[in-house]
Amino acid sequence: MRHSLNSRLTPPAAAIVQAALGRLEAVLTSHGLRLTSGRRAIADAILGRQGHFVIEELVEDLRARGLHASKATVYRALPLLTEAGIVQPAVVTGDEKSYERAVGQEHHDHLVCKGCGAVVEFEYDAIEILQREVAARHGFTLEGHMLQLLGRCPACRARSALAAENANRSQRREGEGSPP
Amino acid sequence: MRHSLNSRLTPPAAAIVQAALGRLEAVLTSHGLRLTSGRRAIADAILGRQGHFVIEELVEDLRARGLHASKATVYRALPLLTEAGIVQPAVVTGDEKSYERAVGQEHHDHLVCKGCGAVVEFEYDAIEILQREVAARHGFTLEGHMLQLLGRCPACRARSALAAENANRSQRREGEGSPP
DNA sequence: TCTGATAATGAAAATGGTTGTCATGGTCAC
DNA sequence: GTGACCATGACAACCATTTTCATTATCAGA
Repeated sequence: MRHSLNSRLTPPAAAIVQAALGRLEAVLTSHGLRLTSGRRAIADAILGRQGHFVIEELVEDLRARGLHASKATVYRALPLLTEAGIVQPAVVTGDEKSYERAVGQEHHDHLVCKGCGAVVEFEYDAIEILQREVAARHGFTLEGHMLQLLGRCPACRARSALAAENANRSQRREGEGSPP
Repeated sequence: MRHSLNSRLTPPAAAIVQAALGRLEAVLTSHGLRLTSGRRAIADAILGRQGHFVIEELVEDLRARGLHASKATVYRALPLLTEAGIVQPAVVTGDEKSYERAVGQEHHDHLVCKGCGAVVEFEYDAIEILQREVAARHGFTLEGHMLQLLGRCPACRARSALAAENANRSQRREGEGSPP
């Protein structure tokens, strides 16, 4: 099990970006579509992004780069970019759907804290292997997966333990004079 | 790895239903809320359901039973019922979010075909164990997870293989007169 | 039982992410 | 150059979900 925090902090190397754009072009061609400057800009913006982002942020990012790409265009490009392995959904549980760059970093899944919403990335080959096994047993070819673990982070656990303790103490104070 | 198809076809036993309602009452009490007839009806409808369903279907179901529960009430009850372990999200990838009864059946995850949308349930203890291990290593307590495998089912694979073959054949026919 | 406080509900309106429409502009093949 | 067709932005439409608000139900205590 390795953490993939480092890879998230480095933009992908030029060769990786090139390969990604090549895949995008292939996807577009296979759909009878073209690699336009708009789509190229969206791909660049995603490849230059660090961490998770929502669509709104991506559009702002494009605007900040002086590029135009309406929200509609971004939404239209998304499935194509996903197919090309440039972007992928990150966190889908909860109310905000976020995406992340899919190249230049190890594959990973997410551990989400129900208390504070903190997201930790993890990678665990053994789980991946078992997933392939499950798919194979059902005659499926595995093309992807979505795994999110929901729990409580150490900080939130400590916080609620403290709250419980305080509650106990004030209860004891209330019940003063009538000890067991 | 066991399939849980059988359990999906049987309504939960009375004792299990009772326990579920008890948990619901506990959840409600802890939130300072009450177990009303409306909430009870929604819980009953879910407990009587087989397989996956969308909210719309649940509301129709209630209406068919002669019970009233507006969509708003159902949506308001959903998080409480989830906390009580009566209902849980089933399939979240794709465009339709579906739910399923959470009691009276083995825990399971879903394998979804990208081609035809077919959903197969599977259960695999080893994956569950590894998930707990991952959470523990990060100091999290695991409270749930969402695992969906995306792939292509045997039927869809066969279909696209056939399509590819046909495409090849007509291409050969086009190129007639210039064999290798 | 009455009464006040608070929760529950339905209907309708609001919200907000996503998708569709349409007119315009760009690009490619011939 | 011209016709066919893809791409785009602006804006409308959609639709699941949430919120609002007025009304009703329920509980606790007097």
